[in-house]
Amino acid sequence: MPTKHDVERFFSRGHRQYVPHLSVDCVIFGFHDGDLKLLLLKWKNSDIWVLPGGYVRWRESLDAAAHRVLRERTGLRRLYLKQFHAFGGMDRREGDIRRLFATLGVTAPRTAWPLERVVSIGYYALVDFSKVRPKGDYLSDRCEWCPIEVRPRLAFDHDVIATTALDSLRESLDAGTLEASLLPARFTMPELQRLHEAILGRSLDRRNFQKRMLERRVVERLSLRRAGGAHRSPFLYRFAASRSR
Amino acid sequence: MPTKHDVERFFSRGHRQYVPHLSVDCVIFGFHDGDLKLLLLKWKNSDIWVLPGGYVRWRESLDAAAHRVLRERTGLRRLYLKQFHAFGGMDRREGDIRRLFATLGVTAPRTAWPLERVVSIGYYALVDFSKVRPKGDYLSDRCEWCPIEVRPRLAFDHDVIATTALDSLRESLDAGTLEASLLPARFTMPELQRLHEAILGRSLDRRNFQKRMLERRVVERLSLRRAGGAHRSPFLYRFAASRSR
DNA sequence: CCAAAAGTGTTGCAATTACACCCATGC
DNA sequence: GCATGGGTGTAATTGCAACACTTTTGG
Repeated sequence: MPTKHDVERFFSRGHRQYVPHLSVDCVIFGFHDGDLKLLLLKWKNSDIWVLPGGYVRWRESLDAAAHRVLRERTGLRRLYLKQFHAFGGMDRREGDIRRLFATLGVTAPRTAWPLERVVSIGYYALVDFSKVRPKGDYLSDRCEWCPIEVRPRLAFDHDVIATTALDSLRESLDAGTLEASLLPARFTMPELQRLHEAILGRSLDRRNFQKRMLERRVVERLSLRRAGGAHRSPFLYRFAASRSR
Repeated sequence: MPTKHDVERFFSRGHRQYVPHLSVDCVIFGFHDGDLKLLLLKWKNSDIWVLPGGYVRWRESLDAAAHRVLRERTGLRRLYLKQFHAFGGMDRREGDIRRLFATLGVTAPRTAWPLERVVSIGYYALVDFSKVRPKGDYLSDRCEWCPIEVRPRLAFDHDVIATTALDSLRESLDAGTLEASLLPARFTMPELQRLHEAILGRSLDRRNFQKRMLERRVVERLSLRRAGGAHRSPFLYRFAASRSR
């Protein structure tokens, strides 16, 4: 548990550990129950939700910082991670950041480094929902998956960041290897289809979808079926190691 | 002309004007003589070439900083500008930056702010070659267009930045309005085609290209022809105000 | 036996590709 | 008049979208 002293120390000493004026924010996508979800944090003693993020250490690349944030929040070391945009407006934080720290009982000194202008590098990550163990940081009391359609309003410009991330994800969807990170090793064709539909935000034709996935060797069918469902047992598939297109 | 004193002042006082650890680098594309070109700077007293770039002022968004850099180097106020990637490795500058300042006769103090870690936000710009009046900054003695295929080696990680910019440009080529920024108000169909070929790095079928451009209403034909060429006079075209696709 | 989900094949359209001929101009 | 580049049309192919029937399973 962070004490008031910890937070005050962060204000006074944090710039020795972190590059000031710079942060990474991570839009973490998961897929469960047919819905695309985001991993969000709720700040302590408030209803303020934010994207997981963090500062960049002095001897750490941007990518490494994003990986570290991801690891801290999800427990995962390897995942699909992509930088998609830098957010560098001037009025992105000033107002909110004081409120946030006020809820912790800390009045930020006027000259504190986190109150100054910050440019945030946006990353989005695709993770296997079932492998993630959400874990908040010391400023948050909740760390949860929220369906992307019905998520809480986010602080700062984090709604813009999340929306931009989804747009970026949509654009690079048909590249191929991408969805592998959002699903477990074995999955059914309808599951894969619903993932695509969740990302694209529209429904697809079942038959054409299956045909494309198989013709392009995106996935390989296993000789197993998933039993236990209410209807005909679907085949299981896995992503192909190498593909033609 | 900058004096040694100016540069020393920049080292000691620059952080009052600029956000430290942050810069913008601009990959400026122009099109002339059938070649895609980059606007590059050569540092004084050296053979070191770099991309035009600059620091970000305290009360200036990233986009505004990039626009300012573009205006300073090209004289243009309105142009196509797009942020495409943030470069945040740790070893991007340290070695080179000391050499660069050494050529100016300035030995950088160990603790100078420009020697610390810098994250650079990459922008690419598309400009009308004929309207640009290249103008170097006070650290450079040349500011020139270089064909993208035969350009000098660039310092820092600027070759990576330039290559990434071209990749990004290629991806968003067929969006449409983009090429308008690289050509004068009136142009011929072969000129437009060669621009596309220069961006894509491959040749296109003349007939199919013309068909697409006209069918999709990307361009409008004017009732003028360009005389003076050695062969049949080609029609002139302009970009259509609004297009179907 | 039937509702609901999963698997498969066919057909048509639209967009892209490939390709051949005519026209204008300067030398 | 001929070489060179500019303008136009047509056939073939490919990729995608629309669509109907059969199979399996639990209740």
